[in-house]
Amino acid sequence: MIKKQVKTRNTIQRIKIMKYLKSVKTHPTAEMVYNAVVKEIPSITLATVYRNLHNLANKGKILMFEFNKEYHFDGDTCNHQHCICKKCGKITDVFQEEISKYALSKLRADNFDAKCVTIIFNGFCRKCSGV
Amino acid sequence: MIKKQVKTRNTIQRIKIMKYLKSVKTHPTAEMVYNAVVKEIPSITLATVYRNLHNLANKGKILMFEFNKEYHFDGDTCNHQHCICKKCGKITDVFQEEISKYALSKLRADNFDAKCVTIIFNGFCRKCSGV
DNA sequence: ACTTTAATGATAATGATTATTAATTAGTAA
DNA sequence: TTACTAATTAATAATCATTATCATTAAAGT
Ligand SMILES: [Mn+2]
Ligand SMILES: [Mn+2]
Ligand SMILES: [Zn+2]
Ligand SMILES: [Zn+2]
Repeated sequence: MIKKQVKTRNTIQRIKIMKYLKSVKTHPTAEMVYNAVVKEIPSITLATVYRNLHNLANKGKILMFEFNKEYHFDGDTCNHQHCICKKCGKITDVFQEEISKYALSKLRADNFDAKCVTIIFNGFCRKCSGV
Repeated sequence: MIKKQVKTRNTIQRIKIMKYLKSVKTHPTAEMVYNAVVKEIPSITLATVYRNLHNLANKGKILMFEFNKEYHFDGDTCNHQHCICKKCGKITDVFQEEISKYALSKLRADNFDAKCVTIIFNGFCRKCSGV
């Protein structure tokens, strides 16, 4: 029988990772986070970064989504949406709560208890749509 | 300089893969597609299945999305949305075009030319929400 | 200071996907 | 029908993001 962990610790690793995510407006991969944090904690490993990112995501402190076979993390947990360029992969934020609200309120799915919506606009960023 | 391929061939492998995806209402992974198709074409390999799935997705004949570190494929290219259970991972369809329409019409993102929206409802399926 | 156990660092392992390449074959034109 | 060309295949090796393992370290409560 496995007893689920209840206490978490505020290690400097976790704190730095969190701080970094809160400081940027991008949606970095685990490796990108590692590259930023390793400058402050040279001994940190990629595995530790992964461990903490999952930890934070499970606790709802950060967001996590998959794109191009990689996890991307988001320090902003406010209700918002994303645009992803089909060509260059650039990810940008959209803050239009009404869109998510509408989707959730209109959904009629008897056999599903929806907690939130993930909304991703697929298309082309300014730079790529000009080509 | 690489010249992009212009002609595609209707191999029995591609045809069977397509037929299979059109015949189911699930959202199988490449391996699941392989397991189904290999019954009819014993010599087919997983790599061929991957190649064709990407091919079909690029041509817009099928949909493709990532979930749990795996690609999932959808033979139904109609405008529709999905529900994914956070616990068991079950994926189900929602056919409410108005939700996607609303999202696309309301989006105001100057630097982005949106072509379509991916809408995923996250929550719990009947079976898992009862627990 | 002492204890408990979550977390780390180092490293090996995993597994889905992709790359390579010689052989095959769909599509087309003679 | 036959021949030609390039797309596609089967077999296989390689890639690489992510996880697992485990001995050691260090939060946090007493
Ligand atoms: Mn964001
Ligand atoms: Mn579907
Ligand atoms: Zn772009
Ligand atoms: Zn479920």
